[in-house]
Order: sequence, then structure tokens, then C-alpha cells
Amino acid sequence: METTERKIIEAAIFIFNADPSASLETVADKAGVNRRTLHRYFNDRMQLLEHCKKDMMQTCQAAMSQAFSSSKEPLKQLEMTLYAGIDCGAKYAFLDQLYSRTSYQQLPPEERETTFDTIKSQWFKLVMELQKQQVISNEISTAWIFLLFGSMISNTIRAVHSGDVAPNDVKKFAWFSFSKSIGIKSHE
Amino acid sequence: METTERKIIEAAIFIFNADPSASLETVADKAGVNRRTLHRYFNDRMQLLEHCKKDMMQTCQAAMSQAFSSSKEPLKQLEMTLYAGIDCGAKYAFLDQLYSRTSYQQLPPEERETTFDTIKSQWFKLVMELQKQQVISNEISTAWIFLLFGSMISNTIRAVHSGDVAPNDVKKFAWFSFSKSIGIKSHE
DNA sequence: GACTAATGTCCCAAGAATGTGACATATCTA
DNA sequence: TAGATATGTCACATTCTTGGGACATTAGTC
Repeated sequence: METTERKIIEAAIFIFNADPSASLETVADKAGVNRRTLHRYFNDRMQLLEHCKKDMMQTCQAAMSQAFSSSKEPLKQLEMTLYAGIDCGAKYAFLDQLYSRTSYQQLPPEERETTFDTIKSQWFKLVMELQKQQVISNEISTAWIFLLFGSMISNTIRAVHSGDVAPNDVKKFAWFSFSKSIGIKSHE
Repeated sequence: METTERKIIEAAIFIFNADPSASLETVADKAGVNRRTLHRYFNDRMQLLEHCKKDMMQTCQAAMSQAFSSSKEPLKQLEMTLYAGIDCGAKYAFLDQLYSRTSYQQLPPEERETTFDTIKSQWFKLVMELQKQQVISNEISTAWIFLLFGSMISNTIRAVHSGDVAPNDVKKFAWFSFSKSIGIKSHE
């Protein structure tokens, strides 16, 4: 079964993803819980945010790790990582926003650094390796590729959300576009 | 010279772009104007938003139109359109957010429809033409391409903002990635 | 200088969101 | 069932935001 804490976090991620400045009342409602109860679990809005962050880190990290280990082939790993990101979906997008929104950018630097680090370092190694092997283009920087990766995930979420792109096509499109956007010539 | 109204709108776009729920005080400060003055120009938060929207439409539309007319070659037009989007920069991103954020999605449908229409229809014709000519891949849908276009612009803005990608590289990267992501084989 | 429009300053009232205390209920467990 | 634990309910103070009234002050204009 689901604990109340989890229900709240889940709701918070969902709600804040749509609107980062939504009221805690809204979150509590979504969680099917009284606002007072929410406050019992999380003293503070910030505390709730922190827990969301932790939750997302775990979820994404797990999905990413699995993606990495699903194949020995670097290119396949990259593809699987993208799919993992897409599957984390809303959660990822929220995290993304959290860190691009100025209001949260005044967080202590070490906070910002460590969040992605475990996922990110694996990912970077992978990409740099592929660049060395000339599988990925050297015309663009690794940082740019990283941003592309994130934006492709956001884009995929938006695509599904907008209803303009068929959900079944979306992963295929995403990999098609991402792989080419980083200069991969073709794939089976 | 710049009118007070313009200064406020400019500031509003800048501020709301970073945080859509920022206070009007913040906007007024950014504009170097008293909050009371802001209220004299715009009765309402919504009214301010409307004016921002109008401003952005004009700016973007002008830039896009110019991009379209800068060349006869469809592919070059597309490239120029992307650059125009990037140059609109923050403004575009704001518009983008405005329409993807749920809170604004409850706007009357005709509002949403007409906003982009003039730009969008030209753009769509162009892309569909290029797809027909097999310059752009048919494996992906036009809607997806449109989303990619927007997300590439947002991404470019973020890249510059993050400081991880050199501003001088960014447009080049953007076109490199975008053109390939939609299946364009190569370009001079 | 006198008159007018624009802006700044100060104040206020309504509303929303936040965080918390006190107490009633409900739910679980020994 | 009794006792503990978790939730709901209500009430409250606090703060922030918003919009606007009243009036002083500054810039322009004739």
C-alpha cells in the first residue's frame, strides 16, 4: 500500500510540475489529504520540495542505472537512457524546471552540483567515449549534448501532453531526433 | 526614447520569463518605476500579460517574416527562421511557457488559436513542402517537428543562460542539431 | 510663471497562502 | 475494549500580493 507521505510527494510532483507556485492546499487536495496533515509531514514548503527532489533522484537514478546496464553497446545504452528519462517523465521535467527556475537557482552550489552527479557522470563518460569514437559528432560540445538530452525529454513530455503527437510514436521520434541531432549517422 | 509603458512591458517579459508568478513589485522595480505607476498603465495583472503577449507577437512575427523573406531557398528560410526564434529569445520562451503552463491553458480557445497563427501557418507550409520534397524526413510528424523547433529555441536560451555553452557557438550548434534532428542529411 | 500630465509616496482594505495550536475523530494494534 | 497513533476540523496570527485613493512632487508645455 501507499503511505500518506508517498501520496503527498507524488501529488506534489504532479502539481508542482504543472505549476511550481501552486498552493499547498492544491497539493493536499490532489493527495486526498488535509492540508494540516501535509504540514505534519513537511514543516515547510521547502522541506516538501527537498523530499520531492530526493524522490526524483532515486526514481530517475534507478531507471537510468537500469538503462545503462541493459546493454554493453554504448549506443544502445544511450538510447535506453533516453527512454528511461522519458519514462521518468513528469518527474524529470519537474527537476529540470526546479533547476532552471531562477528562484531555486540561489540554492547552495553544492546542492545543485550533487543532485545529478551520479547519473550525470556516467552519462558524460558515455557521451565523451562516443565522441572519441567519432560515433557522436565532435562539432558540438558535450555540454550542448547534455542540454539537448534534457530538452528532448521535456519535449517528449510536452508532445504527449499537447495531444498533437501520438503517444505510440513519441519514443521513436525522440530517439530518431536525438540521435541525429548529436550527429549519429544512422542506426538499425 | 523609450516610453514608460514599453519599459514596463520589457521588464515584465524579462521577469515573468524567469518566474511566471513573480510579483508586480518585482516587475516595477526591474522597470525602474513605482508599482503605483505600473498599476496606472495596467489595471490588472492580466492586462499586463495581454500586452506582453501582443508585444511578443509583434516582435516575433516581424523577425520571422523577415527571416522568411531573406531567401528564396526553403532550407535557408527554415534556418533563418530558427535564428529569428533564437533572437527573439527570452520573449519566445515566455510565450512558450505562457501556453504550456496549465494555468494559462484555460484561456478561451480562440485566444490560443490565433496567437501563433500567422507565423505558424507560414512555418507549417514551409515544413510540409520540405517534407514533400523529401528534404525533411517523413518518418516524423509535422507536429513533432514544430515542437522540436520550439524546444530547440528554448534549449538555446538555456544553454547561453547556463554559461556551459559558448554564446558564439550556440546558433551554429542549434542549426546543426535542429536540421539533423528533423532528418536533413547535410548542409553546406 | 502658470497650467497640465506624469510619477512618486504613503496609506489602506481585501484576499490568499502559510504555518501552527487545540481538540475531535477515526484507525490501528495489543 | 483500551490505548496509542494518525487525520480531520476549526480557528488564528502572519505575511505577501493586489488594486486603488489621496495628495505631493516633478517634468513639460504654453
